[in-house]
Amino acid sequence: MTITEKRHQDPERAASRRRQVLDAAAACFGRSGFHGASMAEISKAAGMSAGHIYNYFDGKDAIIAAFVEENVERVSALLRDLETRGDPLQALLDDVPKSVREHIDRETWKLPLEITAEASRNPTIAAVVHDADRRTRAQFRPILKAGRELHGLPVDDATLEGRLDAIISVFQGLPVRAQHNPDIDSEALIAACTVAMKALLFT
Amino acid sequence: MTITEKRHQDPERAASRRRQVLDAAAACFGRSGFHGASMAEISKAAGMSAGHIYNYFDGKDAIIAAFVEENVERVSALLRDLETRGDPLQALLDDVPKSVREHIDRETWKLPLEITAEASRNPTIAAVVHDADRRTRAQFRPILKAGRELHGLPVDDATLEGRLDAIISVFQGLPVRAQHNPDIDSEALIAACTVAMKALLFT
Amino acid sequence: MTITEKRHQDPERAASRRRQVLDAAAACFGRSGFHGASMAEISKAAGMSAGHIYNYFDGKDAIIAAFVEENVERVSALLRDLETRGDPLQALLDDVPKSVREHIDRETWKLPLEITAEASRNPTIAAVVHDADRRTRAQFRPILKAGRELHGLPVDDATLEGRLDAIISVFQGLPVRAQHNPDIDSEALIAACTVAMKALLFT
Amino acid sequence: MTITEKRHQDPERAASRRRQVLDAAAACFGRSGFHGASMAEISKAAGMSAGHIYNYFDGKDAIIAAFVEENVERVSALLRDLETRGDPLQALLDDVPKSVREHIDRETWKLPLEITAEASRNPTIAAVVHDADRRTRAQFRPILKAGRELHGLPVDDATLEGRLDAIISVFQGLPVRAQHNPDIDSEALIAACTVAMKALLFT
DNA sequence: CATGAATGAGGATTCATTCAT
DNA sequence: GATGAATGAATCCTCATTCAT
Repeated sequence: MTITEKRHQDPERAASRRRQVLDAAAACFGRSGFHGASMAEISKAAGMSAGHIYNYFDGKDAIIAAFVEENVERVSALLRDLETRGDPLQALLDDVPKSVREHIDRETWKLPLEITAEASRNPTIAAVVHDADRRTRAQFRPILKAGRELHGLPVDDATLEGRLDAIISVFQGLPVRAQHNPDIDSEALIAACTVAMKALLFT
Repeated sequence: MTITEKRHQDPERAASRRRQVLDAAAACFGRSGFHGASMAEISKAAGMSAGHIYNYFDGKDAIIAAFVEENVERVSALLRDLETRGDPLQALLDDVPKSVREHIDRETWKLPLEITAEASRNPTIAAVVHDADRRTRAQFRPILKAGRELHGLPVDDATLEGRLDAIISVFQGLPVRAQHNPDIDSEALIAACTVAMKALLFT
Repeated sequence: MTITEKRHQDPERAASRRRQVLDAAAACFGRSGFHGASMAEISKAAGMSAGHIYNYFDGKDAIIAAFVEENVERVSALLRDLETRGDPLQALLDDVPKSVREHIDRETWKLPLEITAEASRNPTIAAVVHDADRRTRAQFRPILKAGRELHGLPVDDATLEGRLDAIISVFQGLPVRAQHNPDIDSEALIAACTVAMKALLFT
Repeated sequence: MTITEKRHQDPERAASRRRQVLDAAAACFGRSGFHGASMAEISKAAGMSAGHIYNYFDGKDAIIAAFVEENVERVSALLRDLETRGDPLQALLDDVPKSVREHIDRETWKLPLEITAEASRNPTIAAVVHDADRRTRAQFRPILKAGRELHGLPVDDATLEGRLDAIISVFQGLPVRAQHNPDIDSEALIAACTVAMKALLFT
């Protein structure tokens, strides 16, 4: 499941080139979708010939796979941060406003949606996504457990798994919501999400 | 925003033909996605020549759009049913197990995902989706309001809008969740979703 | 191993279209080789769009496979003719001048060479070629056997197989020879081939 | 017709580098064919950067041409050996089993086939091949003539040329034969080839 | 001498769409 | 109405070749 990167003489330069491609691809995918964005479009945005991209990525699939991987890192960092903040349940709840705002931000939700849709038909991407999700839950689970123990709440497996999936689901639903309702009232939504999260975390 | 249908001599037959195409498209889209399904594939599934489909639909986009429209009708029917069941909040809560199971069913979540992803890049589809969502909320809002009044809960606009979006979001998040975590524990998830919904509905 | 042709409404027209493509491809392959000839080039020569060729052939490989198949038919017809001519060994020997001339004709040897070279790297073509060769030998073997019995010559399996392969080899070598020696003296070559064939057939 | 080699400071080293490339190319061409083998593949096999190859060869065609040239040298050596063995006709006949086995060996016949096919479309290669063939025949002719005189056989020009081409043709046909019939019975084929060669040499 | 990053033209193939029948 | 033959633009990807270092 690990994405093996091609060997390059100057790994620094290679990493920077990969970043160039990923940034360009993020913009193009966000604008036109995974299938809508052509390699030519991406290569132009990356300031690099189309052929050269294949020196850094095995193909289009590998680019989106790299995105998924980056996303795991990002979420992982968030979770690590959570661990350092005393009461993780309260920390999560405190973050709800910020998290909701991020998830319904126009520039943020396009890519996760693309990834999800692509995963539903491309087995390679599906595998990457499944693995990423598994790792994220593995990291999140002990945090949630510790938090609930701190508050004397039940921590049996079924409850933990259910809350885990439900909490993630609330956030994963937001981009979809934002896509469907462009006039969303973010403050009202934040209030509602806070209600739901409080219930999921503290009961 | 209305989809204008082409004039046909025998409107009855035409409607039946359109239905044939939509049913075939549903199957193909679910299997291969909007972009993965070719018109040739759809036409074969519909038992009709590829060219002939263009007598009923302006193009592939129009099929997708008609498709979204049908989805609105389906949800609308569900909401109408809700109105007939006394306490709508309790009815909604009672339906959580069934609803969750449906939303994480392999055969169910593919299409909503496709629609959402397509809307994020195709403005025509986006418009259809926005309109559909607006109408669904318009239908849902008075039901939720009546339910909350029945229980003596606040029904100010902001609260209503927030709960509306959050409730829908919970359900829209489920297909994404199912896509990311193929080993989901549905019973545990149902329990958690019940907790969240109870909070969103009754507080 | 059979080449299944795609179903078409009007089989007559389809056959004629296939012929168009094959004729065009023969010209292009002969001129530029299998890899040198682009589908665009072939389609232009065939007076047909590139995409449309795919309605008649699965791809470039299928076109060359069709060539091989045609060649089998041609050789098969020659062998059937041989059977009708009393003494098949003498008939074969009488045909040597004509056969040699054909095999070293500029327009004739290019395609067999391409087919052979392609078979040496493309397993699909190799399979087609192997099968074609097997069938040709199966048709040739009893003719050679009957001829030799007629002359009271040994017809044990080993002898038959050896002669079979050697006779074919003499003819298959000619195009290669013609390619390497453009100034070949055809009359002198015919005399020499007659000597070799007489030995292979009548001893 | 001569392949002009680039000037290098250290001609010794340069020659060794050229050899490296040619050996690597032999392996790659045999495995994948002239068109199937990429410069990247060859450069890796040669333990040298792709770009650097261009310091020793003008391009891919030049490698192929150098390759053909080497083949001439090899055959030339065989012929020189023939001259040292008393009765060259008998020597040739004695060598038939060994020669046949070599020509139908899987690892041997691929390259000649590639060369021939390439010559049929690439005029540069064709010229090299023609020249090589001319020189080989020039070397072979006096040997054959001397042998036939030794046995009191006719040595007029036409007979000599015909036998020359026919003898070579028998051997050039073998790789083609081996490609078409993978189940060839080598012993039986040797017997048959011996029959043909005896006739071509001694009558 | 030697590298390998970079180019960009060119290839096969797919597919929404049109249109003569 | 209904067909499916035909189009041709667009896509991803490969690879010989160049050139700055």
